[in-house]
Amino acid sequence: MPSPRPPKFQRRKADRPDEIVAAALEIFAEKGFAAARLDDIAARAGVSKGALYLYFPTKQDIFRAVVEQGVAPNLDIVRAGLAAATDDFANLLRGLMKALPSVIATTSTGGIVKMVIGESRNFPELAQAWHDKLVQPALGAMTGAIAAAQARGELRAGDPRLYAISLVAPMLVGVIWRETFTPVGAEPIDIAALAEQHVELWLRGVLSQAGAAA
Amino acid sequence: MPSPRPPKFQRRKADRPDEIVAAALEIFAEKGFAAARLDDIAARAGVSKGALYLYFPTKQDIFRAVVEQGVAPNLDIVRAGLAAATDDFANLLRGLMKALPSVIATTSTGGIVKMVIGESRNFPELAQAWHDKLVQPALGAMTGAIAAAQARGELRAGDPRLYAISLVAPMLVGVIWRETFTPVGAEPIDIAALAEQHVELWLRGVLSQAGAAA
DNA sequence: TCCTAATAACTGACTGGCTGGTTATTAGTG
DNA sequence: CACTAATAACCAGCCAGTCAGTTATTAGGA
Repeated sequence: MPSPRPPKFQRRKADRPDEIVAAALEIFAEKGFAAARLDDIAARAGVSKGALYLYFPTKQDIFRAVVEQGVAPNLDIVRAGLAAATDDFANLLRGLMKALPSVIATTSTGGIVKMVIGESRNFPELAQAWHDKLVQPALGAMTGAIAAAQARGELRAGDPRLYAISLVAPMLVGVIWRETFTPVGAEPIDIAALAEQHVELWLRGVLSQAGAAA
Repeated sequence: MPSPRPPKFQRRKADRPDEIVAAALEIFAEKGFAAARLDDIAARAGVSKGALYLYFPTKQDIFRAVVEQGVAPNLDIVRAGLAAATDDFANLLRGLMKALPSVIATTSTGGIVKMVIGESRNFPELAQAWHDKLVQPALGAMTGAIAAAQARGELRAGDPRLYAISLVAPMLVGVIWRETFTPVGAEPIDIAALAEQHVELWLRGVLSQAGAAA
């Protein structure tokens, strides 16, 4: 009785690119661009190395695709946050910061952030894409919202862009910490707790007397 | 007329290691570990590739030396800061934060930070060394100082470690920004201004009423 | 429904170039 | 002259990228 030999591979043209990009994201996030081998990516994607070249002309193009795919969902989150920007500022912020940690936990933001930072010299275009498409719009929107709240008298005077940086920096550091130091035995940072405590700290530091009373 | 041909090389055994490490720091900071070629390092150090191996047995050892040389001065700064920790907390902090930006500007902290983050998976020992020798002591000292100030009633309640992170994160982000986004045309962050504004924000957010009155 | 031919997704062995590391040789120094 | 820092040519291994061949899949004919 001839046992029905399972097929050596299956043709799934439509699914391959996404699978490859997903695999590449993991490998790149682990090793960085240069140290990542195409054989590793292919293996994790359950495909041969040759197959990669059916979908992407070069290693750099895979990298590009990974970063772009990493930008998109974050961009949506930013847009969604902006759409709700009519609320009063303090509560808007509390809501935003409450949502953020779960987003960070579920997506692979951390690995991508590490990649963008680590490979920025070798791929300036990617750092630029990230800045232009994601960082600058997000930071700009936050800066604008802060400036508006200052104009309304809710927040005290000061450079709104620097206030925005003061606000988001700890979350970014939390992500980097998780990727860099926690794996080598450092005490983890509870990003949710950090977010909550930091927002209150920030509000106390930036609200004007009028705003604080509200 | 015999033109006085300059010597092909000079023997300067004592100076070479430092020159090599300095060159390696620049190259590693630019390209990351894997993408950095030994020929580049040798060329920048004004030396042949073979000469590298007179002083360091392997590429990783050069990397190690670079990181260690990068740790030492920062560690001294932290220690010096701690020695003065008898002052009252708010002013201690203001002084510390005033000193920090120039330190960041003069040393090549930025490149090293980028390196440690980018290569942490491939060289966990280095991330660990940085954490154990520099980050953890610094953060721990800061946490301790905050906890002490809380005990004295100067600062309000809250997780002192998270407060410490809230305090230093923006400076770290400033450094990363300078290394990652400024080179691709992003608007620079004025780290000194950020430090000053952020410390005041932080103090308003963390000082207790009693502390604020002082 | 079964068989066959045509198509194209996929494989995996191969290669060319690059780079970490070695070593025979040269040349500065005392 | 003896010694050794430093060189530069060299080697070995690794990996991105290639391609000739293999196999799943589909279309069409009987």
